Amino acid sequence: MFRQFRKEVIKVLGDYGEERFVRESEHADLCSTVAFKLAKEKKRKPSEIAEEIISSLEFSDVEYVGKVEAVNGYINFYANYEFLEDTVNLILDSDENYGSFKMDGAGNVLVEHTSANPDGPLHIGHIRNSIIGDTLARMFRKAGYEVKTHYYVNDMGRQIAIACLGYERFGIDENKKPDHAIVEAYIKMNREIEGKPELEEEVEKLMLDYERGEERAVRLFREVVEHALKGIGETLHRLNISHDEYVWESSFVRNGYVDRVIEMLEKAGMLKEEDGALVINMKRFGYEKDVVVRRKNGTTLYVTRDLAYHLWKNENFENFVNVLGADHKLIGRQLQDVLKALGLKPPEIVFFEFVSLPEGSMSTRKGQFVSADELVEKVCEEARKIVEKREDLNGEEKEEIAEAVAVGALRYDFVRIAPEKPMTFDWSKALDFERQSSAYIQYSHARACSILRKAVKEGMPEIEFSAELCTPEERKLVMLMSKFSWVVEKCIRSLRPNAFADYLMDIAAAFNDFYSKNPVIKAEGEVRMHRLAIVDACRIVLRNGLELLGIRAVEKM
RNA sequence: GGACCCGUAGCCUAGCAUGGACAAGGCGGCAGCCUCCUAAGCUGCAGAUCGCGGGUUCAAAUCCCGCCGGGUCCGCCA
Repeated sequence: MFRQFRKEVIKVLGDYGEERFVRESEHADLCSTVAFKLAKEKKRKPSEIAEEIISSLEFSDVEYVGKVEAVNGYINFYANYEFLEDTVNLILDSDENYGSFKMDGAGNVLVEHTSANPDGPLHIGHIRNSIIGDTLARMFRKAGYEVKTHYYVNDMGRQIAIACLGYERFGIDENKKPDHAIVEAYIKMNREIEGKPELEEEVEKLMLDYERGEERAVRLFREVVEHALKGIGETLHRLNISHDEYVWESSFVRNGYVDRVIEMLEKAGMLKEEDGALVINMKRFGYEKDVVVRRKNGTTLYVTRDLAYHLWKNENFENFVNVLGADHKLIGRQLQDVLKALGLKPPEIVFFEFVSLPEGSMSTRKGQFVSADELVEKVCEEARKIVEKREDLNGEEKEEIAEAVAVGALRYDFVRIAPEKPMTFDWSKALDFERQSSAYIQYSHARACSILRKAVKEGMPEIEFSAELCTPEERKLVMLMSKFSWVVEKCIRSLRPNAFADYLMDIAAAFNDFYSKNPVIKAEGEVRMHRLAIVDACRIVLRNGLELLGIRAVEKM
């Protein structure tokens, strides 16, 4: 709805309706700063120009633009009663579909995220990737895109070869979750290898065998990778994250895409030979060093397979977005430049900065990490302690709520931080469920449900929103709720989902403010009907918003 | 050495794309609110040289240059 209001404001402004001057404001529903720009050209006061523009506005074709006023050079726009009424009614009518819209140019999109090496469990750094990626995928769907998600499995890495040797040599603990069992073998093998060139050679040979498709290697790799992925999948599932497909890196060696991409590079004249290896000349793109795509022994490299993967993406999708750690910045940009030079579409990449521990950075190889499983379990325990105090809930409900609150807290803590911001993991913050946490939003939703339950108990309530009855808190809440799709659109355009986390928090806060000042059940007549409509609308918005963040909206807590 | 990212109250963060109305929240601190729709809540108070220095502009947290601090990357690894 807000998107429409904004379009109307731009229309009303006519020749002065340049998008970039129309913005949100604390002082009005929308404002334009165009008078400031014109003031310079015309050498006159912004306030005078603003007044003049207002008197020239044409309101014939618009439904929702109400009051307009000039204040200190700003042109302030307010939505009218009809807008508020249509917003609330649209929310109530569209229910679970509220917030869905068709973004300009929405087509299909492939979101590749997580893609952690299958040599052990996901840790809190990987989770940041998963949460950003999964949330973006949900947002694309909300914006009318057809979305597929991929987990790109790096099954050809040295790490995996080491894990395989460890698996073969030491076996694994079958009682443990499979990813945790694999990482034990991996860490042990890493220690074993240190300073032993003969073992190094064995690793090299195993990798070579795997690339060549030799039976023993293929079987071993598959076993280890599938084991690890099974555990990783379970972790993701608990976080409400799933992938449509796990795409194995090695498949591009076997299906010919690697050969095809090398051929394309060759034809484009981008390759040269150096000591028997094939190399892309990167100096022309401004890079210091070149990129090897085929070793002298004929085997390929990570970047070669990634190029092949993106050739495949070009053939199957209109848009593709990758979520990658900041350590991939250089290689990611090189990939984009090479693809462009080949006339292919490069992926859009969301880079996120690292999550470190107070004691330093994490390392799977050294076993220095906080696993996602451990994190969820601890947060869940903490949530149980609080839920335990509730007397009106049974055991099953309590467990369900604790799980929803824990997963929510986790997802929210990661998604609310802008991707480019480095994070230091802090247990005390992870275990805090007050304010600025998803529990606050879930609580607000549960309160809305509770008010409605009570109203139903007292007899089937009639609900009807009347804009002219709105108190300031109510108007503010409705305006906020109208912005749902607008905020989603902003997040997609910038590929940064954090703005939505803030937005939903604002709604929850506005709802709390509303019901603490405006009694609902105790109100009578049309005021009661009006407030019940707001509560129900807010319940829907909070639930849909939480869903968009992959967080369960529980009805009691 | 080169490249990229981050630096906003004691602490964590939003705002930076498109410069504009008093820099917005939360945690922690202090003072209040449960005979009243769930206190995982609400209200109020205190707390900021927006890392530092220049520049552009009528106007800079936001743009440009330099510096400082933290992180990351610069393999015939992935």
